[in-house]
Amino acid sequence: MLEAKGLRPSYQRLKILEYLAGSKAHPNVDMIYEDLAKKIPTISKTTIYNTLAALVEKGLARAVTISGQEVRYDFDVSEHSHFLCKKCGRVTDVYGIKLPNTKEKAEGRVIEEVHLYLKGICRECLNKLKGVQNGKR
Amino acid sequence: MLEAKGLRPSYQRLKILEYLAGSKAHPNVDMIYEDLAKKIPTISKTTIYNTLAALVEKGLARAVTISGQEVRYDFDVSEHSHFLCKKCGRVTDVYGIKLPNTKEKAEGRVIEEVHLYLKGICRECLNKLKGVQNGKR
DNA sequence: TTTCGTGCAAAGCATTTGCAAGTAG
DNA sequence: CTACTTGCAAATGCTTTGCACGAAA
Repeated sequence: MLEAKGLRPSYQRLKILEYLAGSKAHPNVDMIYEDLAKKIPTISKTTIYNTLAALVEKGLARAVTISGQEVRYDFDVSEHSHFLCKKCGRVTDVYGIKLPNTKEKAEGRVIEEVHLYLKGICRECLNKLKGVQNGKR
Repeated sequence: MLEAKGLRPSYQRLKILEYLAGSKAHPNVDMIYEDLAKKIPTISKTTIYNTLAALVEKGLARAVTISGQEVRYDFDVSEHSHFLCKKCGRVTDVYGIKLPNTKEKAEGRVIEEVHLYLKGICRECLNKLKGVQNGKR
């Protein structure tokens, strides 16, 4: 995959790509760093930043800026939406929502990316809230 | 407006709300600070952060996290989309795109916000690029 | 040998926090 | 009097930059 995009398949890049491909948590740089550092103690955040930027530029990953505080990364570049839980901060995929046609309203702009971001409370956090309420009674 | 939401209409808050209402640039905190500081030399960024957070919480403004680097603010809380030009960084409104129905896919989540973010190159930047190309010939 | 990739350290910004002084109800 | 608001200064956290060393083509 990397070679097809003109990127040298270095050990670090392979591990970062592999990590991203195996995660559904939409990790940020720090999560990737913390986990990979266990196996590769010499890895640096700079390399992770460099690699992720290259992956996004080459279309091998997507940057998800839903939280506004940090960039999260997604290996799945197919059409789908993202949900951010305001309570626990988790970002999850939402499949099956048809993105609207934006070309009609482009008005001379070139639209390269379309992101549908949903924010609210996830099911797990809702269940916890219910539990707390019941406990109070 | 402020009083209706339980916020004291202080001079700073009024000016910030007024500024936001009169701007279509989707300003970030720094833009608001730089402009307001000309008239109100004592205003602080802390107050702007505080006020914007209160406005968003009370539904008098929207936070636009399209760039992933900074939060931009929009006085228009009606349903519309946003476009970020990757070239010049400007954020513009896009009206008329019908947001997809997300309730069907909520799967137990409570969805409180729906944001459609478009990224690409704006018309102005495209025109500049054309100009450069023609100049080369 | 020239370009590319890595990683340390420092710098850069946006944002948050602690806190003291001022203001309004 | 009491709660809210302001704003300075410091701290935090994510990301970028400068740079030197090492590795690959």
